[in-house]
Amino acid sequence: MKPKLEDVAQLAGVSPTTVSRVINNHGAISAKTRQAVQMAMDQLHYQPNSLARSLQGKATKLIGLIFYDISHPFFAELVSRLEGILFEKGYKTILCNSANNPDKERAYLKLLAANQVDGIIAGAHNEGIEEYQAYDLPIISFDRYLAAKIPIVSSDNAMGGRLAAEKLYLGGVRRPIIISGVETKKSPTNGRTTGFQAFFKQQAIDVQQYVIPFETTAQLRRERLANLLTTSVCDGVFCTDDLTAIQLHQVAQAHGIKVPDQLKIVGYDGTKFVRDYYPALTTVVQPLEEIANTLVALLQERIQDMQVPLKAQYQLPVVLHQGQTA
Amino acid sequence: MKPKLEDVAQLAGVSPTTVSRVINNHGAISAKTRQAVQMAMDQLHYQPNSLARSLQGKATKLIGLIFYDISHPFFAELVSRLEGILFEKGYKTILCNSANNPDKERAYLKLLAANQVDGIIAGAHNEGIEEYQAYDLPIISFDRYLAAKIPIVSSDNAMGGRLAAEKLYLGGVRRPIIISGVETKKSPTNGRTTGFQAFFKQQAIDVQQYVIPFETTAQLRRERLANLLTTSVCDGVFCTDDLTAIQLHQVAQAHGIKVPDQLKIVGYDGTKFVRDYYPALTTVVQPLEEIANTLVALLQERIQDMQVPLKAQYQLPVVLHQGQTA
DNA sequence: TTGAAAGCGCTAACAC
DNA sequence: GTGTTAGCGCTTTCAA
Repeated sequence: MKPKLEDVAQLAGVSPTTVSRVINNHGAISAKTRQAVQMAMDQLHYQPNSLARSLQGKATKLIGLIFYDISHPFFAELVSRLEGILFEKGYKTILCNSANNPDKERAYLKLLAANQVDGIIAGAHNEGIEEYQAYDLPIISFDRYLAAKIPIVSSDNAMGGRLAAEKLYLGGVRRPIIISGVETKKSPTNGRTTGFQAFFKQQAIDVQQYVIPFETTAQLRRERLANLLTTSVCDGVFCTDDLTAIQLHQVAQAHGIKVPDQLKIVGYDGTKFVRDYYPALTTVVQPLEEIANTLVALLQERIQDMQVPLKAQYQLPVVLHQGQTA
Repeated sequence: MKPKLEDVAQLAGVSPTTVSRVINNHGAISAKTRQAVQMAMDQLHYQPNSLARSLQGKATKLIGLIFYDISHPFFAELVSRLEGILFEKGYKTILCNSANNPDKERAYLKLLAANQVDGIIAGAHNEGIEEYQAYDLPIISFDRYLAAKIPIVSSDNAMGGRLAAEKLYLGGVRRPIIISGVETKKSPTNGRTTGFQAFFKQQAIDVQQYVIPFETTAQLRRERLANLLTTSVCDGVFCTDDLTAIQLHQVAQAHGIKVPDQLKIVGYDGTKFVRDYYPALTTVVQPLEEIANTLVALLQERIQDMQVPLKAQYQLPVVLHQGQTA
């Protein structure tokens, strides 16, 4: 079996307390004893049991990450960055894909609480998970409204919408379309739409809105986009996520529509992946590094002091990546 | 503070043991008591503390996943699938990106052991992490050689290489190139190269091999590919991963090279993502679902019985996805 | 500077 | 059916 504190103590000829002291660097220990203990630990390949340690009320150094699905490149990059930052700070990451499954999300929330995680960062898509308030845990949200007292970090969605609108308008677009996911009442992402529409309203131009649910399969989405292109008169489209924008670009090309001459396209997200492998796409770039840093920083504040006052919203600036689609 | 077993017991007017019994459905309990306990639990929003439970030697239901980086679409999809399967089986997933950082990988291994994970699934790229043998933990590897007794699950790399070669040869390729990552001695992925070369050898055709390290940045890789295209005479390329293949395709197009007429390209991996968003790419598809299922199934066997005899290798069949690049 | 003893929240004999 | 008791591996008073 794995060696325990007592085994080390015995080998070093001291009490368990003393061993615990050198591990935690607690109190005063003679250099001699310290060394003896160190040797015993090395010899036994001793590994303190985090479980036992956390049972005394010590932090578990476990953080739960609840997002839609990391097979989506945006969340893959966000989660990857979060994992990196958390690791640096001594935290372990529990990965929770919530998909479109509220039950799974609830189950995970329960599991995380049962496992005494120190905190949670969540940005899932399911609506009406009341449990977020119930557990008295440090939680920070990304780009979603979860509950009254949970701070939201997001990119400046409204500014992003506006940037997209400006880009299209200055490129000559006068019959704009926006393709978004389903918009729910308190969702911060609605800003992308409102920002976009607000700009065109100033120019006295109407914006048509098409809704394609986020979780729509790629194939179905492709069909809907093809349908849209053949039935609508438009010269510019703002897709509120890059994957839709990429598909639209492909569908347009397949239909012999010249991009950006006949049709301009702007996306949203601008992950490193898309910029690397689909650089042609003009898109609004979310500052993922800053977002990840902010999420972790706020979470740490909350962990340190559950009562610390935090703003309800933290909006981080976006920029436009100039590709060849607009 | 959070309610504990004893609080529930008190409220229900029974002993802690009894509460524990109804939670674990252990032994015989009168319907009346069970109900009383249930009510008390509900009333207190009681959540058993997994830490305390696991301290008795119970499983933690924690699994560590160590891979290169989930911001790479292949690992994103694999990890996403693993997470899904593990969740179904009641496991929580600890995410560990090892990047190209052996120290991080070692640190994670240590952390996972300290946290008493039930098992580990690893497929990182770092060489010479001896620790994998040291910890006496259930471990299954994906597509990498980790240590003598750790089973490896992988796609049938040699067959994949062969399929790619056949495809190119039948398409008329007579001056083939293979672009792979750095090949280390015991790596299963070498099979892609050997399978590819073996086929062409039968046709008495030489294969040129180019090596581009897996972790090369997208930009640098692009430059190297451009360089390759301008300096080599070739009519067909097998890239041992899709991202390289996609870049090569883009670079070729930028150079006015007609694909597949003048140059044929076959990739490797065939994730859902690539098939959805870059369907033009002809590529060897790894059976990710089967791989994920196998990894978890084997791990469970090992967890149940550390001594269970497992094969050293499990190779899963690949298929060719027909795109327009070959 | 060190040790003995109590206890974190839970489960598992062993009684009754 | 139910309760008592003794730990799981560690940290932390409190004494010495």
